[in-house]
Parts: sequence; structure tokens; C-alpha cells
Amino acid sequence: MSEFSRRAVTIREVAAAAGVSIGTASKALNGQGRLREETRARVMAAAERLEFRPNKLAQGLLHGRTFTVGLVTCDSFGRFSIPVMLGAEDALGAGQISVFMCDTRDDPIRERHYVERLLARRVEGIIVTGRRTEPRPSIGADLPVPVVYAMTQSTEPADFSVIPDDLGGSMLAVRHLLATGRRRVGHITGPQRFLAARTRAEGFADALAEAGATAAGDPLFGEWSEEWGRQGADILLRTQPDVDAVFCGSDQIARGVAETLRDRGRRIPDDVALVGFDNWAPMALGSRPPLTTVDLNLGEIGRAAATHLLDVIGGVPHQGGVRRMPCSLVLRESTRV
Amino acid sequence: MSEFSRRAVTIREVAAAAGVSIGTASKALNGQGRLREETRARVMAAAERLEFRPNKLAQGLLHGRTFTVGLVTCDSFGRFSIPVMLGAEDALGAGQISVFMCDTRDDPIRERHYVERLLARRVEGIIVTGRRTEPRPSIGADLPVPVVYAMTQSTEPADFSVIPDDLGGSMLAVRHLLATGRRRVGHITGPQRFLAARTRAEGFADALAEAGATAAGDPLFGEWSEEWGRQGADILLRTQPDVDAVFCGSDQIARGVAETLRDRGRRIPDDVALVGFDNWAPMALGSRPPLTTVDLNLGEIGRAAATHLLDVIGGVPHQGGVRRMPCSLVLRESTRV
DNA sequence: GTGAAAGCGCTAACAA
DNA sequence: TTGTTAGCGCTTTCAC
Repeated sequence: MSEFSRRAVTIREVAAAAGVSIGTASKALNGQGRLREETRARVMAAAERLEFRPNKLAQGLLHGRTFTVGLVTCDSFGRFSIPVMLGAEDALGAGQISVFMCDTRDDPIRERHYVERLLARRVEGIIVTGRRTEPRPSIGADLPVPVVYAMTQSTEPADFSVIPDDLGGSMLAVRHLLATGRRRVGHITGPQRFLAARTRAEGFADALAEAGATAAGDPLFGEWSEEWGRQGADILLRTQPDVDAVFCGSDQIARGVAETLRDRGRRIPDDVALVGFDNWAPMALGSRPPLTTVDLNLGEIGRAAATHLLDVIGGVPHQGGVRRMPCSLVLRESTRV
Repeated sequence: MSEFSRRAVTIREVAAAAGVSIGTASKALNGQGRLREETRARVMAAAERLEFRPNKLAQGLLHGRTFTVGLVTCDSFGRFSIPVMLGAEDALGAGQISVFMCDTRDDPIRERHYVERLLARRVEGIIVTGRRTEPRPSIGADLPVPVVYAMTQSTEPADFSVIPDDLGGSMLAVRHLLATGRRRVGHITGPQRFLAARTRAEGFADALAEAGATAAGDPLFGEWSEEWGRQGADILLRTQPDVDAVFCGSDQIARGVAETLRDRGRRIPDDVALVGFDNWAPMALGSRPPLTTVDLNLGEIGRAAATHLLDVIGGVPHQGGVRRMPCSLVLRESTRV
């Protein structure tokens, strides 16, 4: 029964089967050196037949390269880090690099532990992802391999991070509302302690300012929940009855806002236009009507982080800093003119 | 600037620093053999100072074990496979096993490619996760390492799969509705081509049958969307006006149903009780009212799959088959008595 | 109690 | 054109 105890085929066995020396077999398989076509074919055939797969560990030991990187996430592989991971895996996979995944569950002890383990496995680099854009402690000072932060940033200025351009994304949203003729735009968003909430509110203000428009009241900071969206909309309608557009800090909030607007008899987008943030499909599409929203391009963030990592691994001199990736606006019913 | 080109510390350097032979250093570090306490301490100190981390590749080559497994997902790390992966990582991480992640994007070519790559890296086993419970083609016949399927199953009876007990989960839900005095229970669910939808509908019928109750109409098969939930609820209210409970095939559907019920002036749960499926927090909690729903215990599924894999790796004889993990019922406002 | 040497699977430089 | 050999970093006998 123990088909699994059969050891993997080694190049020694291939060589024996082909009736050549082990060195010759290696050359044949790697297309190196000068050897007779017939010999090469014989070796290839034997390798094929035995299902030979060169042992990457042995190769790695020899070359001093493992073609692996570690992916450390603090988001429990959540909604934000998954697309980032996919983008990263995409960029890495193309380069034949395999990815070790580690979820720290937001536990620093666990994180330290994982980093140690990754280094023992001789990964060539580490990508750290998160769900919040605020600076977090560096994953380790002076590590022997390059590190990049994606969808989170390090407090250490020498580290390199890739995060979304929340400011620009907000401006896209508000400019769109203004362009469709709205003049009384309100803003309902998440907790003020979140950098993303503050930055988005800033973009909201900037976009209004550049158009010489004024906001429908101060930004309303609350929670990242539908429930808060409902409450916030109530407050907004009470204090700014003439509001004709709401820019929300998340799709969940926007959904709550949409529900309250409907309950209060305001038509979307006819009476009030609505823009969300995140482009979280199940939320944005399930909403009535479907939401115009800002897409974070998370996949691009992951891809950019991975590409940077590959560059540094490849020898490009490392430089610290923060790279902000542009957001894009996805148009749906909630702002149709 | 190239802090990254500095090669990793080897045991040779540790030995030199401690003034002992390389073999002695190894013994000291691994607590093997008999050596003087002072010597051991000296080696440990040197290792500490140099930040020595034994090269797992070299160890693996020697032991013939890599302490790695591959995690192949076809769900683009989506809503279902992530909790499964976390559970698996949990079980594996405890055993010091690292996980290579691979996302196939549902592409068989890519899948084959990844499996090859994993085998070349000498993973000791492979976990395949998915988003649908229907049987899928085996990942490869006669692989040299054990494979388990989690949240998906293989068409090959010799393969081992772990999936949720959809039937039992449905019965939990319906029994609960009956226990709270409901007598006219309807069922709105996803497309009939999904095994999960068919099995849940079966559980619905079974639970009613065991109580001698009759359904409020035939199950309504549609889509896995809120929009369908809204439509389905309309149909149900029209054809079964005396319905006093709805069991839904997903939380998204249940949300749509909840909206229509509200629009039609039916109070939840007073007039109509509502149960969802999946316990997808943002949906179930954002709903008005929050949804009673069936939890798939995805983490447990991942943990079970990983544990089984570890067992087989550890020598327990492999057995094909399907293991169905129990679901649990999460009580919230939508069925409060 | 410690060191020397063999070998895990592979590649590359050198000999034949 | 092919074979031999050294060695990647480590552990483990087996001498000393």
C-alpha cells in the first residue's frame, strides 16, 4: 500500500538506466556541454520514463539560490491581502519562484517565529502584507534578505512599502460627483483613528477645494460597518437636508447609506448620488442600486511589491520609501446621470 | 549598501569561531553526543552571536525530509478556501511544516505545472482546496506523495476528501425553525447544478419529513445572489402567502429575501423567520436583522485535511473516501422567538 | 570528549 | 564526447 514510501528518483538512477555516468546525465538534462545527440536522447528518455524531477533542494544548495520567497500576512488572508497575494504570486510565479505562506494572526511572537523559519529555509526575500495602511513596526532590523511591505507600511523609513493612493482615489470619486452636476456632497467614513479614513477625508476636501465647492457638512467618522452607514445617513439627512451626493469611505458604509436613503424616500441616483470605496464585489453589486466605487487595484499593489522584491534580489540597489499605487473609479448605477 | 549579498552563516563559521571542529559544533547545537558543558556553551554563544540558522535545505537533503507541503487552491484564495487554508496552516505550522501556496486560477495547465514544481521541491504532501464540493478530476494519478482534498472532492474514489456536511447542516436549520413553532417553511437556494444546492434542498426535505411537516412549496433554485433572493422571496410570497419561515441556501440569498420581506411589510422574525447558510460575517451581520445561519466550520475542514495528511505522511496507511465535517447553527435575530 | 570522513542529490571544472 | 571529482551545508558514524 505504501506507494508513498517510494523514494524520489535520483539522477543516479537515470544515469544507470541510460548507461551513462552521472555527470553525463546531468549535462544531457541541462543541455550543457557537448555530447552526442543519441546519448542526450537516451538520457532524456530514461528520465521521462522514470519520472525524474531534479531535486530543487540539492540544486539550491549548490547554487546558493532557493528561488523561494516568504509571504507574511497579518490579515488572516482577509479581503485585502488575498488579492495582494494573488498579484504577488503572479509576478513571482512567472519567475519560477515559489511562495511560502505564513499567517501571523497579528501575533508578534508568531511573526518573529515565522521570519526565523523563513530565513532558515533560505528564502531570498520576504513580502509583508496587511489590512491597514498605517505604519507598523519593521518585521526585523537588518535582515539578511530584502523585505517589502504591501498594503501596509513600516515605521522604518529605510523599508520599502507599496500602498494604495487613497488620496487620489477619493479625489477621483469626488471629481466624478461634481462632474455629474452634484453640488452638495457629504462624506461618511470609518473611524478617524484609521489612516485610510483620514486620508480619504482629506482627498474629499481637496477635490472640493480645487473645484471651489463646499462640503455638505463635516466628514462623519464612525465605523467600517453598514450599521454606521445607516446611522450616518440619518445624521446627514437631518443636518444637511439638501445633500445631493454622498461619498463613502467603504462599500459597506455606502450600502448602509443606500438603505437609509431608500427608507427615507430619496431616489438613488436621481435625488442623491452615491460612491463607495474598495470595490468589494459582493457588497457593491448586491447593493440597490449597484455602487459606483473606488477600486484599490490590490492585485497591482501585490504585483508591484513582488516586482520590486525581484529587482532587489536581482541586484538593483535597495531604496526605502513609500510607493502609492493609483486607484481607479468603477462606474455603476448609483451615480448614473 | 548590499547588506543582502552577505552570505548566510554556516556551521563551519560557527565552529571556527568557537574553536572546535565542525562535527562538534553540530553536536553541540543539536544536543547530541557527549561533550563538555563548557564546549557546548561556547558553541551556542558563537552561534548566537553570528545569528546562525541551520540551513533547512541541507538538513532536508540529508534526512530525506523537507517538512514542507503544497497547498493548491482553485478558488483564487476566495471566501471558502481561505478559512480552510488557515485551518490547515494551523495544524501544519504546529508540526513545523511550512506551506507552499499555489493558485491555479482554475486552469488545468497551471495546476499540472504547479504540481510538478511542488514535487520538484520535494513537498511531503499536497492539499487541494476548492470552492465547490462537486467531484473534480484527480490532481494526478499515482503521485509519489499523499494528497487530500478539502472543500472539494476528487472523482477518484481512492482519493481522500474532506467536505462539509451540507445535509446535516440543513437539517439543523430546519429543525430549529420547526422547534420555534414554524409550520410553513419555504426554501430558496442556488442553482440546481451545484451539488451543495441539491444536498441542502435534500436536508430541507428530510428534516421536514422527519417531523411530519410539509414544505411551503417546492425548493426555489436560482442563483447565489442577493438579487435572486429578492426575486425568490417575491415568488414565494405570491405562491405561498402563509409562509412563516424561509430557509435559504446562502447568506447572500437570505439577505435578498430579508429586503423583500421588509419591503412587503413582513416583520422578521415575527411574521417570517429566516435562516441563511455559510455564516459569512459581513453578509450575515449587515443584514437587517442579523441572520441566523449555518456555519460550515471551514477552519475545521482545513484542520482535518491537514491532520489526515500528516497522519499519512507519518505512516498511517492511506484510505480513500469522503469525510463530512459537521456544520453548526449560529443563532441571531432573524429567528429570535 | 572531540575530530575526521562519508554522504544526502546535484552541477561544473577538469581529465581522459 | 564522456567520465571523474570536488563540494554546496549539514549530520552521523567511527576513530582517537
